[in-house]
Amino acid sequence: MIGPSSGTGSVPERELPDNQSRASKKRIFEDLDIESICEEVQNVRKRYQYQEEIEAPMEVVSSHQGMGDTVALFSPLSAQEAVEECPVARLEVLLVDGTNCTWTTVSELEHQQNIVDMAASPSTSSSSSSEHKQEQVIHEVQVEETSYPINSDYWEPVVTVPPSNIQQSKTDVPPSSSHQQQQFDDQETGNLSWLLDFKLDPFIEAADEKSTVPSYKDVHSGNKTRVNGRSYGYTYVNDVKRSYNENGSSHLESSHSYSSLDNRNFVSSRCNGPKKPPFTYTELIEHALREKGELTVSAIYQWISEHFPYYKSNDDRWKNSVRHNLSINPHFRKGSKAPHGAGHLWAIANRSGDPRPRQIINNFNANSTLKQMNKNTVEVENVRKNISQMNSIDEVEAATASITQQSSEEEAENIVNSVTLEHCAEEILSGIKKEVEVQYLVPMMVSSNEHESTQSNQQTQGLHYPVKESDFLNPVSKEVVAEECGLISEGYLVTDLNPTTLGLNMVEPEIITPENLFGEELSFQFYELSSPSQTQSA
DNA sequence: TGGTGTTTACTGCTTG
DNA sequence: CAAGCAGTAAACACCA
Repeated sequence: MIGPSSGTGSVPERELPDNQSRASKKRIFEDLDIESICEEVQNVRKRYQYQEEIEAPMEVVSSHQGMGDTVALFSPLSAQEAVEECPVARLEVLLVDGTNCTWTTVSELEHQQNIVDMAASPSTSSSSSSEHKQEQVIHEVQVEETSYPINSDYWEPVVTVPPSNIQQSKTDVPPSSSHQQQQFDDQETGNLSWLLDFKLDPFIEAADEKSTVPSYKDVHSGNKTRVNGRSYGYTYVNDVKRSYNENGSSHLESSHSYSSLDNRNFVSSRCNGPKKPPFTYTELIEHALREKGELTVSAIYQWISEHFPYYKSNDDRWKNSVRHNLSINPHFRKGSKAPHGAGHLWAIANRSGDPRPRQIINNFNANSTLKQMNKNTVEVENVRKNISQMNSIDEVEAATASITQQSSEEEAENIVNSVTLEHCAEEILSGIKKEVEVQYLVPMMVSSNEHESTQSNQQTQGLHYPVKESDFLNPVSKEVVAEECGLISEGYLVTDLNPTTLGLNMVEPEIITPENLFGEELSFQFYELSSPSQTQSA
């Protein structure tokens, strides 16, 4: 089928922003050899129709369903959703007429093609036909076709052979005159099925070669290609090799690799040895854990090396990367100690039960999380702004204060959505590289006097309820905090704050001035702890 | 001592 | 061009 399998790091069209997509198309258009494309379109069309005549079409390994299943392996989307997200047979055509470019459909292209054919015919040549400009066609390839049977026991790339390639590789016998007649009849009858198997890859590759000069690193990096920042083995070649599909059966296939999962072109090559799978370590680990539940690190090693021969068990480099991913990715949770041997059991962290902060959220989770947070977008933005404005404060404290403020406001209105707020908080705190825990504390109602004393302060911070920040910023009692901080000693509290605002029961302070005790910049006051009854009587 | 787990730093790539 | 991501390397600590 059709797909840009240049193997040079193409990005799925559907993931590109529109302007970038257009820019990419423009670049391809500028670099392509239009004449070669038009010639190849005709040749492929003829070959395909000839092949249809003499032999059954090759089996197409990838189907909508198969592709959806593959995508669904690592995607929260259902297979059907994945298919809907990844239309397999959608084809758009860019008609270029001079400086004008127009996107059109296949049927429209057929119509244009008929016009060109008629103009080229001697019987229909006229002064008006000379006005017909040769239209140059660029196919925008949005069809990916590759099976990645990661759910099989053994993984290797599975790719398909477009009929055009089969024709090229199997026979060079030109179509007979009857076949030629048939194919032109098909042209007139509008059979454009050949177009679905037209490959643009050679042109794109040629264009890339024209437009890009390999750098020193490219030359000396063993022809490694990187897609989305990942290294996917060696360069794209046109080998025919044997590999295995999901059923374990083997089939001949071309190494023309089209991407399916995230459009990751990986490579089959002439080079000996297995190819690096187009999956990140996070995905590999996740799949292992989803399949097996809980695994030790060594079991994860084993699973990966069993399913992906690229990863040799005796190679410690990728194992280090696996451990690194397990450690830094909150998507994975370290469980209890392994019953046998060293290490712990690792598992996929549940969203609700994950005890660790999410410093990194993978794309899928991030997307779903953002969808869940859609209702609270404004609130999240407010909290983010608050945090950004508190650069002078500790990150955790600022985040906690903002979240507490936010949750307190909603608590006052009994509309707290703890789930979404928790998610919001986790989203915010995910950028803080500290172990933090989000707690929601019900603000304490204070007396009217205390309310008045703190009201002005609260209003300046946008609070509209009688709450003291100190009441809910720390769930531990104030006395305990003061004692643990060494501020309380033998019934006395040394502080530069008014203990009343801290909610502590104190009698009249003895003011320690710089003259009688400390340095010039210190002004501590000496409070004596008292019982609540003493405070009330005072 | 080797396996495991954490952390940091760096590189290369993509993306906005 | 900066930020973010993925991969890699390395250092270090802990533990059986």
